Amino acid sequence: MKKFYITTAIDYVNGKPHIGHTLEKVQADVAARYHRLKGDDVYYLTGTDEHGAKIARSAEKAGKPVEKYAAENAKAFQEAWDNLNISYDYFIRTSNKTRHWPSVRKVWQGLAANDDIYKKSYTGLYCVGHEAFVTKKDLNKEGKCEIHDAEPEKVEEENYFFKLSKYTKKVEKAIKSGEMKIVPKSRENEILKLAEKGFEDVSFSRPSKDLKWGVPVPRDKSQTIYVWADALTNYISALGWGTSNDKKYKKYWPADVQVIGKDILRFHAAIWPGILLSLGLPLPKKLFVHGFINVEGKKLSKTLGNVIDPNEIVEKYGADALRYYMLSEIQPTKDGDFSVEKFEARYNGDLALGLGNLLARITSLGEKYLDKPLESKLTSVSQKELDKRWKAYEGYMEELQFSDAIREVSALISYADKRINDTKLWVLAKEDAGKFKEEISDVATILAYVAWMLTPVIPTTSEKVFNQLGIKPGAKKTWKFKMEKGEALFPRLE
RNA sequence: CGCGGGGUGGUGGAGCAGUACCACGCCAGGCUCAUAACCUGGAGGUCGCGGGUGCAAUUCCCGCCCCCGCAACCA
Repeated sequence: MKKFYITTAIDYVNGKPHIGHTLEKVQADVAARYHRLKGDDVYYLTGTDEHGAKIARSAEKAGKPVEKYAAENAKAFQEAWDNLNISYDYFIRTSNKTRHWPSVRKVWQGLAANDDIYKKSYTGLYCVGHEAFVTKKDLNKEGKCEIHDAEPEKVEEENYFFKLSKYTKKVEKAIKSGEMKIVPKSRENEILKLAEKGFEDVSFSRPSKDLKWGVPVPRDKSQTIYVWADALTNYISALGWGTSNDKKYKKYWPADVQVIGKDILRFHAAIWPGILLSLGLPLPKKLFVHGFINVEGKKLSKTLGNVIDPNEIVEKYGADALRYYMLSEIQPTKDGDFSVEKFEARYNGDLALGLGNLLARITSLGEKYLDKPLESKLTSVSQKELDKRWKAYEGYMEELQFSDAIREVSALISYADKRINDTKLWVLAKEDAGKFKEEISDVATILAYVAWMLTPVIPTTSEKVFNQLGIKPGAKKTWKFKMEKGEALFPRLE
């Protein structure tokens, strides 16, 4: 059995999940479900990134102990994914002292043992209002902090650094050789360009006085491990790397696909492989980089107030509808747009009137005119059409090109609709029982395959389709249809 | 002169040298099994702007304009 390990980025719990977070989880979920259907041994990891001064500050503002604050938000993420039917196998939390922390310490020790950690003073711009370092981005034209309208002070402090520069060439080679693929190509170029200039060493710790909420540096309590060695380690800590129980690590690592957003590409394509190389561990096989979701053409922003809660969408339209939108409307590696108008257009066009209506057409005829179970059988033209679409679909799924894969399925739905029109199935039902059975079996079989192909995308709906056709899920050569027209899969929205 | 990505009919996308394609929307016709659904046909684009190379450019090259992203935590 082939193993398939897929991860998403872990979400920072400094807020609640929004519509943008869902894209990545849904993408990874479809890949995971697709591979499970293929019979692969799949492990799908997601979780939350919970440490950092920002969280500590937010918790303080909320008047809650930081552990509690982080736990509450982590729960909100986990619940959102449960509502969306995300089939993760484990939900890792970086605050988990038994599952996560031991691996983080082990990573640190490994890097240190390899002489890749050194102490250096770091000079940064410190904003008193923020009580934290700020970047150029946070400053306005006069060099003042945008929020506090105060000039930041230059502050020097001692940090541990990781010798990432040492690994530039190796990472570059791994990318060029295809050992670690970066999809899409444009993102790969971005990193290769960066590698040409050489990666810079990165700060790997903060003084504990500034960063209390995190994993302490081994043998130096005055420093706390900074986000990189902490958060990135989740991908192997969840598998038990560095502990006595590392069976999962041995089985699943390296990751087959790591799904990330374009904003964290550099961390995953430079720092992460740097860490792994230093530890002598294999690199992930593929980094899949998705874009961002805009709402009504605008960036998500709290001040604009266009942040959408995925739970609301799920509650109103169902998890499958949102999953379907994210996968069909959004080009997987590009920025996409979410709007209620577009969402409802997709819903009506593809789900209600495409898939739903086809099912209704077939089952209503089947229920009325078939007196006993009907063997599935494809006409040779339909078999040819199916083979063609199936092959294209598989190719796209393997490459995580979800919207293209779904387009192939839509084509099959159109094909079946056309077939019903061309053969005048409703006339055959009354005038030619033999021919009718042949033709309804043909289109029902196509629909069964459609449902099968859509199982990773809209699992609940596919199950309903199978139920109404009166068959068990699976890509078999033959089924016995016992059709029963049920409720509309997706009631048309007005 | 920082670096990278992008600008294709109303909308979202594909194409990347040889009469510009797909989906949705819109208009007309057909059909009536179906969630007023389904099928067919049609209208609609000087492919951001200017220049260059080619027999031929949306597709290659140069310049410009506009959007978006980018190394200390923003998915």
